[in-house]
Amino acid sequence: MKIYDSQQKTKREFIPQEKNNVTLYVCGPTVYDDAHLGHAKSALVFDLLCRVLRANGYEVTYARNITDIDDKIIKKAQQENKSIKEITEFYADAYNKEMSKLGVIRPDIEPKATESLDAMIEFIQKLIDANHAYKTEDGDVYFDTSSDNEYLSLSKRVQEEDDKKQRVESSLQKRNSADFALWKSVKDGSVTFDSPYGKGRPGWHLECSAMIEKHLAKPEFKFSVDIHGGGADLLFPHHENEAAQTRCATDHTLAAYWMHNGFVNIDGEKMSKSLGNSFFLKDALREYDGEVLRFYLLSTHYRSNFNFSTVDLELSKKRLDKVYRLKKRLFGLSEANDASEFKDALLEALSDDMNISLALSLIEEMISSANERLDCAGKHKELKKETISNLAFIEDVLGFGVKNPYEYFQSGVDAATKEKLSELISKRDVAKKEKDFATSDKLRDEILAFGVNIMDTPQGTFWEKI
RNA sequence: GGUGCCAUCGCCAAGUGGUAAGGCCGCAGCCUGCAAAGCUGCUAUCCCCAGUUCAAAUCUGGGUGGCACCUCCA
Repeated sequence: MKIYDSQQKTKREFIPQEKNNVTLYVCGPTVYDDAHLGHAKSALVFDLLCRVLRANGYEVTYARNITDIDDKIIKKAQQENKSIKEITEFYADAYNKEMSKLGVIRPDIEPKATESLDAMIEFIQKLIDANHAYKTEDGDVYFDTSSDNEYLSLSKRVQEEDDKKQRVESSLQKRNSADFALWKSVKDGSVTFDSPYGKGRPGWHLECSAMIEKHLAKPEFKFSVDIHGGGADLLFPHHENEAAQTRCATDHTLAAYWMHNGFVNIDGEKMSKSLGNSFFLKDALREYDGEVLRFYLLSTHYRSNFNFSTVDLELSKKRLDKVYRLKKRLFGLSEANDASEFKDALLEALSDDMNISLALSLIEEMISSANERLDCAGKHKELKKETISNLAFIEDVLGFGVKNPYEYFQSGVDAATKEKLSELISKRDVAKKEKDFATSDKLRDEILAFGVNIMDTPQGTFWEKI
């Protein structure tokens, strides 16, 4: 397996520290609002990574945190006159429900900041003891970036002197402009936690380092985790700061491989509330099947920026439909689990830094070839077995085609409509048998008026929602 | 301003030194009572210029255009 490491800026062979076990940590959401397409993209990318690693025979321990301490959460709670807990639980639950509609497998560990305060305070103390952090008169604790000679080695950023001066002047208590808060003193009595440094709240960067050390790191290894992932925007400062903290507080280097997913843009622009073009996942899920969104968001390489458009989303639906039509064609037949050239090729493509485009082209070639051979007369027992097995592999590794094909094509249609459609189709069948094509065409128009397509097959007439 | 990424058919998008995957759309055909679905065939020399090489979309240099990050952010 090959992975592009965003620290070394190169694609390299993935070798976990422990022969068959892989630890993966991904920065999850801050739960103060509904998840947007960007959150979905990130969750999907690392879900795919996890599946591909597992398909390669690795045991993966996958952790994704939930940030439930944050100024934005407090603000939201005040706005809605609710408790912090109500807000964080509501949005964490919504996040998980929506991700599950996208076929995202739950991580093995989902640590929360509120449950990791002890670990964070312990972490701060280690940094203070090692002279990598300092307290200020205000009661804040900052990480001293000048004490870490490897600071900025992850993002390869160059610090500007002018900028440095300016910042220092504006914040007299910070020793260096780049120093970031490990503990923020809060005196307004809003939401605070106790610490040896007084009441306050932990800094955002701290939680990931502390939780990784607590849940995933093993003393015998050099790196705390094999792979650390997150959105491209997190590279700096979030991941840079995490890496610095861990380097200075523990015997570990934070991650052996860093992976960053590209951004979701809308109409070529970054999604943001101020631009008014945020696209919430819950809105997209009202219009489209979760699996279509999964296919769409995964259909371009994870490192590329992704430009959302409904035209392309429709295209993804068509592509996924093809998987389901083949599945429908073979529906009810029992599944085998044999090796095939197709499976090997698919896994190889995905194992090359998740080359999804190549993987999808292999799938589409497999579908065409299977359909072509099934079109020819014959029993095709072996072919059917192999094709079903191939489809099952696609379900496992990519999470495409996991539903019952009939339900997939008919989702969002109520029972009464279904009954009506089946009635019309029966009538049309009778008309067709009697070669009364005027009536059968009229009935077809009535059927199409429900927003569905119909297709006549040797097994009978089926309809699909458009 | 600093740092980095990108530019391949009408659209989406692989390939990164050996002569352009795949999908959508379009056209022609098979199948069909007609459709739909499915299948077959057709459709690009890779932003521009110069260079390296037996060989470049792929490497180097220079343009042009687009994007991202620079301490809120997936």
